[in-house]
Amino acid sequence: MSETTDTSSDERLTAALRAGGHRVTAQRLVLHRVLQELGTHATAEEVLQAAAPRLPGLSLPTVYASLDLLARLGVARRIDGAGAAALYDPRPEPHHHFFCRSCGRVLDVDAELDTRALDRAASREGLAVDGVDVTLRGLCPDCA
Amino acid sequence: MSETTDTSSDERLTAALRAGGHRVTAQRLVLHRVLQELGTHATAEEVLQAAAPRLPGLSLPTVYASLDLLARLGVARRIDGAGAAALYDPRPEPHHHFFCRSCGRVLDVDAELDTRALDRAASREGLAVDGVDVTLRGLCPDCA
DNA sequence: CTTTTTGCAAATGATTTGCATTAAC
DNA sequence: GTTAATGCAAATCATTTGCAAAAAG
Repeated sequence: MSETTDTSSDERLTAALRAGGHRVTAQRLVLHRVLQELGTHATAEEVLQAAAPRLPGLSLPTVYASLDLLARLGVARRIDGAGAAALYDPRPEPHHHFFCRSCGRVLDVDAELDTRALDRAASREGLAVDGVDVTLRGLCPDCA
Repeated sequence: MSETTDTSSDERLTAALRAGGHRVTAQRLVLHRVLQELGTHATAEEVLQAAAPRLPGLSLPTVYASLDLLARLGVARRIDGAGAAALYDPRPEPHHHFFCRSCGRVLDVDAELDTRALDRAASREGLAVDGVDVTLRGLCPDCA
């Protein structure tokens, strides 16, 4: 069952890569898996550490390039603005993020957001919107 | 009338500074005015250029410290994630931002957003939210 | 007079780039 | 075979820090 899941995840990525004219490399496959297995937001550095045993010689530039590509393909997300380093998020489905002002932790917030007023305002201005990021800031339970 | 406006803006900042136990300095007053006069989002570097004639010897670290303080006081906002450099926004009232993926431009989007579902989800998790940033991404009219 | 703020120079640290090598196709 | 992807080292560049001098209260 977990094998089935992993396999189909690989297949989805492979298909997305091919569809975009990109090559299917071990780095891209493994980095994708590692990010999924970490299960939460991680920096490029953290993904590098976690993937290194499975990809000897792996370099940070490759991690950045690969994770950014995964984000462009829609199988991961990149989160900016939480501290100095960017975070990569294994969950591509729409959800929101809470940044704790005190400890820096980033938490997922699942909520349906009614963006109709936003969409209306955007199209009124002639903007072609292809993504909305919602970031909450404040104190997490541990810091409050 | 414009004098009245400028004066009251200075007074609001002065009051906010005093209330927070901060000192009222020429740099803080002028940088606030300059950002207001620019009227749109500007980088620290751009604010430095615009303020330099009025504050000889002004340095970039002071610009960062002052603008970040203005943001903390709620008389300006800091926008991260739009390109490499942070932007400072003279409008403190709630509004949203659109980042053009192609030209990098940042546009204001004014719309009422119903954040009740978001607030509910946040309080369910015990999160004390004190700010929500909404970022739209896509193509602006010129780039579409 | 005491403490914060400033300016300068230097450090920091994340991300990117150039280029030769390797691997996909 | 051709072309894109990788690894390495070095560059880039926004932002921060340490510290002595200046200014605010």
